[in-house]
Order: sequence, then structure tokens, then C-alpha cells
Amino acid sequence: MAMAYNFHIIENCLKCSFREQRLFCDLPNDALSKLQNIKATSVYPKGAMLCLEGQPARGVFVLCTGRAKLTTTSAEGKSIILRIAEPGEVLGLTAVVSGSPYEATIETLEPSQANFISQADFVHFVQEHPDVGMKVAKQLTHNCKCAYGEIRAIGLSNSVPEKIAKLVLKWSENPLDFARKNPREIAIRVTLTQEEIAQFVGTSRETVSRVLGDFRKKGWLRIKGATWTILNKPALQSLVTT
Amino acid sequence: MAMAYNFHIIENCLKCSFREQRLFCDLPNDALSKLQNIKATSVYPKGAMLCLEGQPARGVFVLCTGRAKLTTTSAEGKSIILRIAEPGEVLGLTAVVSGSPYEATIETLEPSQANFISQADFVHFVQEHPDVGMKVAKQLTHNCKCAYGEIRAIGLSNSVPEKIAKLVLKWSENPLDFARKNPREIAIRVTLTQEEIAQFVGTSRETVSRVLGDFRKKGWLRIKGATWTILNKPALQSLVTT
DNA sequence: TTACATGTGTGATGGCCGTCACATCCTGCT
DNA sequence: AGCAGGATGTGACGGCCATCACACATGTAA
Repeated sequence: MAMAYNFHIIENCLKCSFREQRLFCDLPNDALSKLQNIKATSVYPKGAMLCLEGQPARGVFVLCTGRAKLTTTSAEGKSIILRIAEPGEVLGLTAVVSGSPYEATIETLEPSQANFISQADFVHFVQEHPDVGMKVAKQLTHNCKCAYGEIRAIGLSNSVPEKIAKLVLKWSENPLDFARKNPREIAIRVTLTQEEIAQFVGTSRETVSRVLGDFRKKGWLRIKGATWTILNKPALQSLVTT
Repeated sequence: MAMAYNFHIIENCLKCSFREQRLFCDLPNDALSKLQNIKATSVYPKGAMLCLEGQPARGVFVLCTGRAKLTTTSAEGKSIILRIAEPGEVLGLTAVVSGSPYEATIETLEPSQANFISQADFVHFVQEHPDVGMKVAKQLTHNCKCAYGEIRAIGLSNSVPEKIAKLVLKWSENPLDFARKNPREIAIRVTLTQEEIAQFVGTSRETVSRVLGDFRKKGWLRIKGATWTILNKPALQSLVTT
């Protein structure tokens, strides 16, 4: 079972080798051992829903492995991606802190591991450990910043090509997670479908297809499955005004 | 001086008659008296800038009286309103907590009073008073929720009329601050210019003018200076799909 | 292999709305 | 009163992109 999803389950937070690099998990040992008692670890396949927008908040999820997308949906079924969460983030925090329903639907983009902590346990946990309160604040500010970035991206860009160029450039900034830099070319792995990219930039799937086709035709970008290679970064940057 | 801006200055937080209704200020007495020592009260005219986007964060502002708009601007000078802050909110929090520059430019919409607290003092204040930490979390979740609402409003609406109808209806929900309900008509006070409304919904000033003109022509809305009267709420609601 | 679902490329069409241009109105100021 | 500057109303035009409609590709289950 431990290998069913092609990665090791992290059973013990104290022994987790990633914890220093992570937004939430870098806590003193006493807090971590408390966390160890109140968490419930689960493993999810790609496409699993951790929670649904509008549901009453049951608790938070600490994402250990894998990435997840946070989306919000209109009555008509149109939906938009609020952000992509990385390992080490606490999800569902806004809802739990404010005692309101979940703000977003959370869906795993890859096979993932997450630790669930119930609302009651989490509130106690925060009250007993000041360091945890600090991490909570950090996570909340991170959420805000992402949201503001999203507002800027959607509201201040003039054209869809600009928004998509911005997105690709943002992804290429992150060599840690899924970018590998070569002398001149920058390769990134993109696991989102065009439909999801469309939801990210607030446009239609067809337009994404056309814009990417255009970038390819101009020799700015090579797309081979999930691997994209930026061949002409300055050209992409020239599209971005913000 | 105390009446120069047509309202009383609230010198002493402990005696502030509004504090229970406010997001941040409803604190135990010991915290409030500490706050009393570290705050610096200022009064601002309409249109004053409390801080500028991109500046290093010097501290936070607790808005006592008046409202303020938070905007972010692109390189081209296009700007968008992130939200309107109400009395009792802490502004500049995201920047101070995360130690990064201010996310937004804050401009008063009315003559206002605000208490400034320096970064260092505020951090101590939060660490010494657990209740304050709770309020900080509440404020941050409020910021997130507003931002998510903004993303939904901008990203999920199809048309500008829909966005503007949504905005007007949102304003009319808030009878406390500037709405007064009559049997059939709902009157609200709107202090934003059409230009600002355009920035709020991510469109152009001319379009706002046209849409409002259209609403008037259809008899859904009466606009008399800053006082707007909703004459046909169901019609406005029928435009909104979210 | 065949089927079916999901993801992607591409043309045609039309409407929304951004932009430019100018007129008009309103408010505050001297 | 009269002026200046800002806020608002309105017409004309054109481009971007959403939508519809399919074909093709890719992956996956039977």
C-alpha cells in the first residue's frame, strides 16, 4: 500500500525530511508531537476532492505530498482556479478560522498525501502553541497574496496572450518544483490541461489552444506532452506589461 | 481641530463606543490599554494616502472612522480596487506579518481617523496577547474572503451589467452602514465615482456610465447625486447568475 | 484489437466592450 | 456670478474573444 501511489507515505512528521522547507510544518518538536496525535493521514489518487465549496468546514488539511488546485464555481458551472497549493500548505484554513463554509473546492492534481485535523483539535492546537499561530498567520498572508496576484492577473491584463505568457513565466521561475534550467532553454512540466489553464486565466479553452499554437508557431515555446520548453523568454516577457 | 473633519476624534480606545461591533477593536481591557500606549492617532482628509503599494511596510493602521479603498496598479497605470475597508479593520496587515512591501495603496474615501502602530510594536503586541492573534487571524481571513469574492466577481461574470448589478445588490445588503430600507424601494449612498466603480469591476468608465444609464432607462434604478434608489430589485437579481 | 472518453487543433461568426472623441453637467472656489 | 476642473452622458468604430461546430489525437478500459 505504501507504494501504491508511487511515493512513500510520511507517517511521522518529526521524521519528515522536508519539514524545514515547508510553510507550515517547520515547527518545534513539542508542537509536532502534538500534531502527530491529532492528525489523520490519508492518501488520495489524482483527481480526488478533499473538500467542496460551500460545505461546512470539518477541519483543515496539511498537504504533505502532491499538488492540489483550489477552485470556485458559479451557479452556471463556470469555474475558476484560485490557486495551486504546494506541499506544506494548510488548506481549508480560512473556513476553519472564521467558522464559515469552505471557500473553495480542493482537488488533487497528482497522487497526494494529506493530514486531516478536525476543527476542534486544530483550534486547541493553535491556542496551545504560539508558534502554530504564527504559521497560521503566514499561511493566511500567503493565501491573500496569491489572491491579490490573481486579481492583478485577471483584472489588469489586457489580452489573453499576456495572461498566458505571465503564467508560463511564473511557472518557469520555480526551478525547485518542476523546472529544470538548461543553458538557453527552460523546461517546465505542466500537468494542467488547457481547460484548467483557461480556468486559471479566466478565458475559454479554445482561446488557450489558439494562443499556445501561436506561441509554438512563432518558435517561442515547444510543447511535448507535459513538458514545455521556453525557447524565447524575452519574447514572452515583451507581452507582459504589469 | 476635533471638529475640523466633522466628526469626533476617538482618543481613547477603552472608551470607544463602537468597539464591540468592530472586527479588530473588540479586545480585553489589558490589551486595549497596551494598544493605547503604542498607537499614534491621525486624522486624514478625503483622498489621503495611508500607504503606497510597493513601499516597505512600516506598520499597520487601525481604521477608526471613515472608509478607505485598497487599490493595486499595473505598470501602465491601470488600477483595480481590491476592496473597500470599513471602520474597525486593520490595514497593512499582510505586509507586516509577512515582512514584505505593502500589497496595496490605501486611500481614504472620506475624512477618516486611523491609529498607526509601528511594525515592531505591533509584533510585540500580538505576541503578548493571544486575543490579538485571534483578531489578526480574523482580519486576514476577512481579507482572503474579500479577495476571493473579487476573483469570483471579475472572473466568473460574463457581462459588465451583471458585475455592476452584483455590486449594487451587495451594497444594498448592508443596511447598517449606508442603506436605508423603505417599504419597496431601497436607498443606498454611493460615494464612489463611476471611474472607481469601473476599477472595482474591471471595466472602463464609459461602460459603467452606459450600464447605469440603461438601468435608469429601464426604471430599475434612480440616481440622484450620491443617493441611489433600487426600484426593481428582482430585475437586477435576474442579471446575476452566480 | 475495438470502443469510448478525454484532451486538443481550427474555422466561422457575431457581440460585447475598450477606445477615442466630444458635449454637458455639476461642484467648489475666488 | 463666473470660471475651472472633475464627473458624467453618448456616439462611432473596431478588435478581441466567446461560442458553436467539428476533426483529430491520445489514452484507457474491455
